[in-house]
Amino acid sequence: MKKIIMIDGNNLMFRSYYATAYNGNFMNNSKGFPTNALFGFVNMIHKIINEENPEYVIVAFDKGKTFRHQEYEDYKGGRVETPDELKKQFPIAKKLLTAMGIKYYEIDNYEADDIIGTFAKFCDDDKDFIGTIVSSDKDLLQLISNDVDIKLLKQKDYIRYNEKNFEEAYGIKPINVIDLKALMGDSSDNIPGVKGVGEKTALKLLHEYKTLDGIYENADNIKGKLGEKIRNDKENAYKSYHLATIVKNVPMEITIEDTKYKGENREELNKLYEDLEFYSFLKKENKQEKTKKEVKVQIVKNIDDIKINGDAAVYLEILGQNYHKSSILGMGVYNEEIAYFISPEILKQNPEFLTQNIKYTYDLKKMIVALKWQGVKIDNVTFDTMIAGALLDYNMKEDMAYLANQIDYKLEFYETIYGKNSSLKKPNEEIIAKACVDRAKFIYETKELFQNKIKEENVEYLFNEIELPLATVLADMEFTGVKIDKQVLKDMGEDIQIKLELLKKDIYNSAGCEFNISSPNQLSEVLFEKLNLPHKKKTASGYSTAIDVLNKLKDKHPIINQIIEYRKLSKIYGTYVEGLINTISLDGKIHTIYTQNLTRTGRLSSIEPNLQNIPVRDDFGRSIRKAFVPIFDYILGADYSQIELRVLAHMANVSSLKEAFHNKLDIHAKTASDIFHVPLELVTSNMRRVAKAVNFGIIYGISSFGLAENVGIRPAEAKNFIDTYLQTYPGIKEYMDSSINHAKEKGYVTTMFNRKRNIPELKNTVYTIRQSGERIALNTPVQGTAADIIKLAMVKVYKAFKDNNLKSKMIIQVHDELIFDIPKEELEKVKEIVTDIMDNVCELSVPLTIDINYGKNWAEAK
DNA sequence: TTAATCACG
DNA sequence: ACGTACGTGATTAAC
Repeated sequence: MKKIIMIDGNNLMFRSYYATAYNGNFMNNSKGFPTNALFGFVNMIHKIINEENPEYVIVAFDKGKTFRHQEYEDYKGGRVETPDELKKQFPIAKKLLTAMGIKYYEIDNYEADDIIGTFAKFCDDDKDFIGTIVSSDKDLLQLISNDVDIKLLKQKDYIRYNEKNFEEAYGIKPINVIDLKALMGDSSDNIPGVKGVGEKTALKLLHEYKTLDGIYENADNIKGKLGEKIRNDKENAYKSYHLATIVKNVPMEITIEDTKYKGENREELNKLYEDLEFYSFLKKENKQEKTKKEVKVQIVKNIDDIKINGDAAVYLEILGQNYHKSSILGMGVYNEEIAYFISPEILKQNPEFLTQNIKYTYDLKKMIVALKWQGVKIDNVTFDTMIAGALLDYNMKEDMAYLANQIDYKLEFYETIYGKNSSLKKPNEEIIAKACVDRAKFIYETKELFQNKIKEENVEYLFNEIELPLATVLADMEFTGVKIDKQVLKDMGEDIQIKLELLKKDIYNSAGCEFNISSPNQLSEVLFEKLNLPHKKKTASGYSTAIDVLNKLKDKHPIINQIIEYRKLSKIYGTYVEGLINTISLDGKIHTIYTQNLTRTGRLSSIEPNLQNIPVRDDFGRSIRKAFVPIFDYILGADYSQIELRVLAHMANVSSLKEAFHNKLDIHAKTASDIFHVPLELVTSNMRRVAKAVNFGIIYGISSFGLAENVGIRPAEAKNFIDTYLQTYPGIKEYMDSSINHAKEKGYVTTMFNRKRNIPELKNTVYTIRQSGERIALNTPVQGTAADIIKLAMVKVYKAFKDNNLKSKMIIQVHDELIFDIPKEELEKVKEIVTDIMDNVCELSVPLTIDINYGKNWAEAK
């Protein structure tokens, strides 16, 4: 007896695709080619071959419109067009099958089902052959016979149906699946069936009358509404019967011997896997070699026993995520010759031992800082996988296992080894050692792959001249920290607490009851139900009490201003007085952590605490900055003036805007003069305010509604401003249109320095998400280029300070400004260096300029 | 853990 | 007819 496996290729591909593409964000290889369906497809084929060990295999695909379309124009109508990302993967699937030694078949005007039907019939007729069908499509159940069974795929596993257990499960014969479908229809294929009859009713009818013919012979005896429905839809039922019937005599240009399973052509297959970056499948081939060289972790007993030849990957593990505070668990060192684990105690024996060889890391900044707290130095790092991954727009996490899994490299997750962040546990040394070495090994083994991608994507400059050196710069800033005058915060805190107590009483009086003012829930109840104030905006759970709503209600009730004041003060108290005090280290400083590889635009972010959102717009809040004091004499701040608008003027090449910047005009006033058609001298502060909002709107990807909301005008009015703006600067409109077109074509956008951001949102089926994708496409090159520029400036300033032997320290970055801690004797030199570097950091067709100020604390550096 | 709010560029 | 600016992080309440 010979066995043939009949696989529904279309079905497998669709399943794999939609299993991972639901959020519009799916697997691509580094060239941006979608691979998600193929990955699942290959996995399934492997599994089938392993489980069935077949002699004969055929994979069937759909081709062209079928005869069903010709006979019934609505067939499969209403079905969403196959996404391009999936379509593209089909030809590769066929190549993969050929390389696997598996025959596939497709023929014009027939569906995969029909091809399988024809092979199934062959099994029925030929006494030597039996068959197994693999699909998740229940239509195929009609092909079950004495010689044919089916593996009906479910979400995780499958159910195997043969003649016997099918009849037990459904109470009908497999062939009557056609009758079943004729009655119940199929919404996904747009087969009508009988209106109002679903699976339950259809089965009941078939149990009684056996077939569709049987039902219609007795149609007059069926009572009530059901009988009516059946009699009314007779034509549709028979049409559906016809459509649901799988053809069993497809013209075959191949013979059964063609479907013999030949086994893999390993060379061809490897080529394809490499292209697709399916490294786990590749490894299987090389497994024997690899397993021979199984990693034997050597736990170092004395630091001077370490002998490293050539480059090595190093990985430092800490318990927790804040490397200023968390304890070091140890370090893995790996290359072809060595696999060391070094405990924290041993590490300190020779603080210079990491300054010799060339090293590769994952999260260089973390290593530098964590080691520096222990007095250990590291340099000569030429490659960092975390930075590389971020530049290649992988989905990055602190834990490298996430990156590893994206390129299909199995690595234990941090959480699995050490537990959740809220309850970390230190495992025994062997486990730590293995984990550290595994991670170092990952860095080492994938270095070349990532390096090649960096080259391919043309982000070498960004990598080598900006991000990698920046890690050292940021490490220095974080480690240096910012000195805090705790007393300033404490005094403010006491003051605020008193004010809050008073306000609380006032609010309770105004409300006529006591409630938790900090609870939006309770507040909205008081405002909109008890006091009956008009509600404006809704949130998911009720009426919004956000600031813009409150502002509109200011005149309606005295409680509103009290609440606004209460909110402001409690925010300052909670986040910036209490919050900041809690983050001051024993050395009297705040050591933030800049996340270098998190944002999608290339900006930094700052955590624990966030030093990039210290109050400044409001005078009272601003006084928090008085607590940020120098270690030396002055705090000096240097901020770029309108960097994003300048970048936009440059990238969009808008001559009138560029000219305005060359002439050092107040750009918002200039815009106001243009959109209000008044001379520059007659621009009022209100006109300027609106113009400023328009300028921001342009950077964010404008909509009249958004602008209206922001400025407090009617959308029609806002639309008018935008139209006038775009007429005044036609270059902007052209630039916006072409940016969006390019982004849609390529699926990504880039900054001036070639930082890339994929935007899968542009292809999402949901309109609002696509719209948001367009705004992202407009904003990211501008925001990202500005981020690239200041990062480069930071690298250059750091180097210049070093070259000039300055004691001054760069301590904070807030997107377009740099904050320094300087001794007074270096004031002039620092001003000169910083101004020179920031102004001339790169060549644009508009000038870059900075404002520079200093004082005894951060509040005074304005 | 998630939603709402508000601090920043 | 729909829903609507870009990028972040911390705190609080409420599940």
